[in-house]
Amino acid sequence: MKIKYELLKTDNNCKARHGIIYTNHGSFHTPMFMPVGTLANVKTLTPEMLKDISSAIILSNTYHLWLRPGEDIVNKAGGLHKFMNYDGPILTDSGGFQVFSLAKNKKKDITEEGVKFKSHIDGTNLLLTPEKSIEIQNKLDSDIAMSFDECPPASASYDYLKNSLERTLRWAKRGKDAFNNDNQSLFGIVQGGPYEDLRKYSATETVKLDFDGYSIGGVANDGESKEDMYKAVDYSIPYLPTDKPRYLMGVGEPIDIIEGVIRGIDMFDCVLPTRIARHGVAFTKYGKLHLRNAKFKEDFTPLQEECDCYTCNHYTKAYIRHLLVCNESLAGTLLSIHNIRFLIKLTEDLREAIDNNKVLEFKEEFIKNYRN
RNA sequence: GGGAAGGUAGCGAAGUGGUUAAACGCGGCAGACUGUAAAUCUGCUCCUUCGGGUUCAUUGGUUCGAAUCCAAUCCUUCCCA
Repeated sequence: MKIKYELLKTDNNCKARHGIIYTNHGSFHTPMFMPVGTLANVKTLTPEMLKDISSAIILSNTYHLWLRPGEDIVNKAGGLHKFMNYDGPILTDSGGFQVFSLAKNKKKDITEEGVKFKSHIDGTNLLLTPEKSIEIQNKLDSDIAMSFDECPPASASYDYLKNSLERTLRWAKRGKDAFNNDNQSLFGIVQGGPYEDLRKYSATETVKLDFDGYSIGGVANDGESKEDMYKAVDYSIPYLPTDKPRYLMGVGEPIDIIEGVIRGIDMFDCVLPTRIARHGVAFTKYGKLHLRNAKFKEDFTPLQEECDCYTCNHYTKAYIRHLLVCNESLAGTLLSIHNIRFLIKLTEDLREAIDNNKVLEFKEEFIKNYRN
């Protein structure tokens, strides 16, 4: 079956909404943060660890699984869930984001047919098309597949964005026509940079194609300002149906999740919590902590006093710093547990705030505490 | 007792007459990271009142100029007795 979105409550003072998404692998409340598991694993964590921190749905990646191990192997294994021993919902990204960063000559390599690029593993010349991306995702058998879109850089001009978004629309249609998996849902992606007319057009036309959910793409790219990111959301949301989930791709920072929720976003994904974890950084309500810093040498307190995660319940900053300094991979695991829990708890708190019409107050309170 | 090699910044290690305060690695310090080509990448790491000052075991010498050449001394490692 396709996923289903049920709206439970909207905040009276903004567009924030609390809902539930039902999938073949269980349901979860939204807004929700989704950890990223590009290569069919959330780096350094087991599925059990994810369940333990109430992680409800994870991402994986079409491009990476296409190259290794190959979608047919995943399919033979019984699909992505069985292959990676994860029985919760999985969303696969289309590979567009990867492929565009690998395409050397944007003008020449991005054609109507698809995107030409070289494999980052062995340099093989490859072509990824909307049909191919969907075919791979159908075989991976994730719960939610993403349309193959172009994710232009923040620096792209209005004219470039306009042409690019038109092509993304054509690709969305082609992908939808090629789609062939009754147990999987497909999301369309709205592009258009920070421009109101482009976002409106992209959203309206994408919705006409009738997807199971809609995402807002092209944000949080190379140095895009937060204002532009919020504009992209503001200009897209009004044209999206209220009975389908909305997903802000690639976000991210705690404050951006809050701003996204206020604007009506239901789903977020980001590599940040797991990446900065491996790099020794922890989210806290007071800001980010660089655990390698010498000042934590003798700090025998948890990352954050009130945190309910496994890491905070059992380990100190001094110990995690020690692991980091010694390059022990457990540091990445412990910090990933904490950071993902931090963002998921953030969405839990936001849902409670929505139920009480207090999302805007929640944001003010959060900003007051959060530094850097 | 005889012979050989060697002593370079916190450590390891290049350099063997001048553009060398001295490569590089480690360690240390700080930073970046937003649909993961990222357990990665970047910067700093003798002292400084930012003008400069003091360095390559120690002392003395050669030279316009030495970590680099010479002498003595003190250490270290290895080989033979």
